[in-house]
Amino acid sequence: MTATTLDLDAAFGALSDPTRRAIVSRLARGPATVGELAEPFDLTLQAVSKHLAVLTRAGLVERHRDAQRRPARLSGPALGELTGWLLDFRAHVAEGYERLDALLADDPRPPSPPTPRARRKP
Amino acid sequence: MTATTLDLDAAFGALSDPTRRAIVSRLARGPATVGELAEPFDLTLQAVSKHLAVLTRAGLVERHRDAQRRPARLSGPALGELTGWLLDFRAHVAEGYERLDALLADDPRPPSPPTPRARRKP
DNA sequence: GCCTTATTCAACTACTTGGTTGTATAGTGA
DNA sequence: TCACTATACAACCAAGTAGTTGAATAAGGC
Repeated sequence: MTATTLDLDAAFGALSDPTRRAIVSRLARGPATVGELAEPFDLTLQAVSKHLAVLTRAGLVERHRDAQRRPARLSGPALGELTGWLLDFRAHVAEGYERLDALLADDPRPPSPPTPRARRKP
Repeated sequence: MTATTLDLDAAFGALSDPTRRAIVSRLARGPATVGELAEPFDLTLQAVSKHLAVLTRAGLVERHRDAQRRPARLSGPALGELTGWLLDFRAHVAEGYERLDALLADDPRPPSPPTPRARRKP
C-alpha cells in the first residue's frame, strides 16, 4: 500500500540495459553479492556495483549488509508495480483496438497494411 | 510463438522516457498523427517525430500512411510480450522469496538490518 | 505548376551514461 | 596492529541521446 511510488523513468531505464536485466535475472533466483553478480560478465566490479546502484535507485533491488558483503535482492513490490502499469496499458490498448475496428469498418481501407517494421524506399 | 522477437533493450528504453510514455498513453486511446501527439507537449514536431521513431523501432508503435498524414497506433503484441516478460519475472521473484525465507530460517541473523541507503562517514 | 500541410532528414549542441582506472572505506581474521 | 576481502567513491572518457534549427520530401487542393 502507498507503495514505493515507483519511478517509472528509472525503472524502465534500469531494465533497458541487458547487463542489468541479466543481473535482475540472476537475482530472481536468490540474493547475490556484487562479486557473484559480476562473475558471468566481463566487467569490473565497479561497473557491476554501478549497475546495482541504478537498479537500487529504481527501486527494483534492495541491499543490506552482511559482514563485508552487501548482498542484493530483488524488490518484489517494484516489479509488481511495473507489471501492473503495463497490464493496465494492455487493457487500454485492447479498448483502443475495438474503437479502431469501428473506425476501420467505417473507412474503405484494408484492415491492416503489411507494415511490420521495414521502412525503406525502394 | 516466435513472436516479434521483441527487442527488450529498445522496448524498455523507449518506455523509460516520460514523453514517450505519454505518447504511448495517448495512443492507447486510439491512433494519432504527429501533430496531434505533439500538441500537449512543449516540443517541436521534429522532436515528437523522433520519439515516434524510437517507439516504432522498439516495436511498440506502428505507422501507416493516410494522405499526407502518417498516423501512429500502438502495436498490441509488443506490449503483450513486454508484459509477459515482467510477469514471468514476478513469478521467479516469488519463488526466490520462498527460498530466501528458508535461508533466513536457517540463519541466526535478524530479518533485516536497518540499512536503507545512507552511506556517509560521520 | 504552385502553394499549403504533414512529416522527415541532416547537422549541431548539451547532457547523460556505461565503462574504465585509481583510491578509499568497512569488516574479518591473524 | 596488519593484511586481506568486499565494496564504494571520484575522476575521467567515448558513445549515445533528447532537443534544437533549417532544409527536403510527400500528398492534396487551387
